[in-house]
Amino acid sequence: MTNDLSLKTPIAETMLEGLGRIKVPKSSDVLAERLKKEILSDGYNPGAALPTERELVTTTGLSRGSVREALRILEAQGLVNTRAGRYGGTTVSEPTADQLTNHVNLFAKGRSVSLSALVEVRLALEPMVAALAAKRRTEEDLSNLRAIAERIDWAADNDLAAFLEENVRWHDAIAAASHNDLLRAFATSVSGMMFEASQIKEFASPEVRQRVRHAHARILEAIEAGDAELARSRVERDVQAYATILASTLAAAAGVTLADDGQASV
Amino acid sequence: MTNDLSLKTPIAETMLEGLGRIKVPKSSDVLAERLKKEILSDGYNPGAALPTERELVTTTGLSRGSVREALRILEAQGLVNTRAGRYGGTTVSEPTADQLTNHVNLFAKGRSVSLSALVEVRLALEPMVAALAAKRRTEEDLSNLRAIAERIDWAADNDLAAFLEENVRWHDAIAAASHNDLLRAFATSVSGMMFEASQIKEFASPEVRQRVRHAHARILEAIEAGDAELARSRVERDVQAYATILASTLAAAAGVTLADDGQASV
DNA sequence: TCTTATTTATGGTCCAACAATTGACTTGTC
DNA sequence: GACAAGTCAATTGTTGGACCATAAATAAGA
Repeated sequence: MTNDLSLKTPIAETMLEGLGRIKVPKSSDVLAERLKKEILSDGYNPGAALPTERELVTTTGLSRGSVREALRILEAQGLVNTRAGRYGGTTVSEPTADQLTNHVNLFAKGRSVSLSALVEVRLALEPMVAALAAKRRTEEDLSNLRAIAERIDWAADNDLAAFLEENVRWHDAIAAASHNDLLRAFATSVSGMMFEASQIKEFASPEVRQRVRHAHARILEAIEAGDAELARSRVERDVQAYATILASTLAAAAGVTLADDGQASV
Repeated sequence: MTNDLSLKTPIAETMLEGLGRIKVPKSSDVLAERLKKEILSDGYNPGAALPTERELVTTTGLSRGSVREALRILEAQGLVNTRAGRYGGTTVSEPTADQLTNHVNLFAKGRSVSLSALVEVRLALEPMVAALAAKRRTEEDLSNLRAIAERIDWAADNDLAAFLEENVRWHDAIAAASHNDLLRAFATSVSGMMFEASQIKEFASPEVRQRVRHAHARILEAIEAGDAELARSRVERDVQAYATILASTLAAAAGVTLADDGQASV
């Protein structure tokens, strides 16, 4: 740039054409990525055994530490399990709904997703969940729901903690009855976060508990009847009502608003 | 169980009262869990520095290998980043939408979620996305959408790959205009998977491309007008139509059905 | 036949050393 | 004084080797 006789500068600038920052990946990342592709593309059915750590060491030329770090990454992604002992090893596994829920929670906490945003997502998911549940519920689904409803009825007047816990189960049972795994995982994640937020506050007043029981009864009725549209509209109204009550409770408790620009977050 | 004179058996049975299988956790898992709680609970803002690996070695008493495995787990969960070199180290980070999408994809692939199930989730999410986008879109959102629509118009007759790619961008741009991070992440994940499935088949016929452009124009119109209900209903119809076309295309191509008990999966 | 001990391949953990990276610091040059 | 190049130091990245813990199959014993 200062010296026309310098040979290095012009050549360097030529080579830098369209060359962004070069990212040198870690060996463990490379191995994890390769194994992940292998697992997903080929016929690696769940339960299939991966090579042992020491085999991977010899085939990849990496150290055992790097191999193990790669396996920890895959394990955190829910792609493999490991068992110690003879005839143990690393086996392919399917990511569970719990693991997905966990990641959704991390995302929401990290982004400080507002309660109003959570309500919006719930409002998108749960009516559809209920409609599908009405269409597809089996007898087993129904008896599950009835059993939970009974426990909620009992707990509403006796055991607040149990009441809240069974409430989560209720929503998951409906989601299960939709027989759509992905929808269920989404819905359960979101309603789980909402109830977690509700639990902190002195929220479940006797009137609210009564209202919840009534809403559940009407929703179960629609699902039993197999009336998808009725189930959808009733759940929609229930979620709306829940959001309104939660909003006013929070506003009363802390001066926090749940309006469109509200700050309350999980 | 056979010998009443044996002293060991009765004692052992007493001690086994309600004792399930004991699970010995790995040290790296324990450390990862502890650090995760620390990060989430306390005021560990993104960018904050965690202790160095060697500091963790001295404070925890674990080996460096175990500490590093714990950090790989947190890294895979999107909770931290690591940088080598002096003044490098481990810093807290927020999980990105891409990482969440990745986990959603893994879950869906692992469970072999059917295309019809994907359509159901999309049918739940996208109308709500559009309604919120109509209410909240900024001028920037609108100009983004208009630019993408133009590129789609051009690519529809010239570059099929670009057409499909811009299509994904279009859906993400609407999701971005909803200004709900979680809803956006969900919607983008699902529509991404759907388009991935569409891409394999010879799907985007000229008529379909024309139809897509028309639908986009009407949806953009509703969003520009700020009419939430109109945007919702138009998107709902679009998704329905898309699902129908995709179903018949798949059926024609491979005898695969997208009916309620369809087997087609991502 | 049933229980018990042994075997052994596997993951789990630790230690010690060196390589690679990278931002701050220092020096040199004009 | 400004800019370039070189040096330094703390941190992650990677390796090799050793030993421990686990657990299923097998063999030995009662």
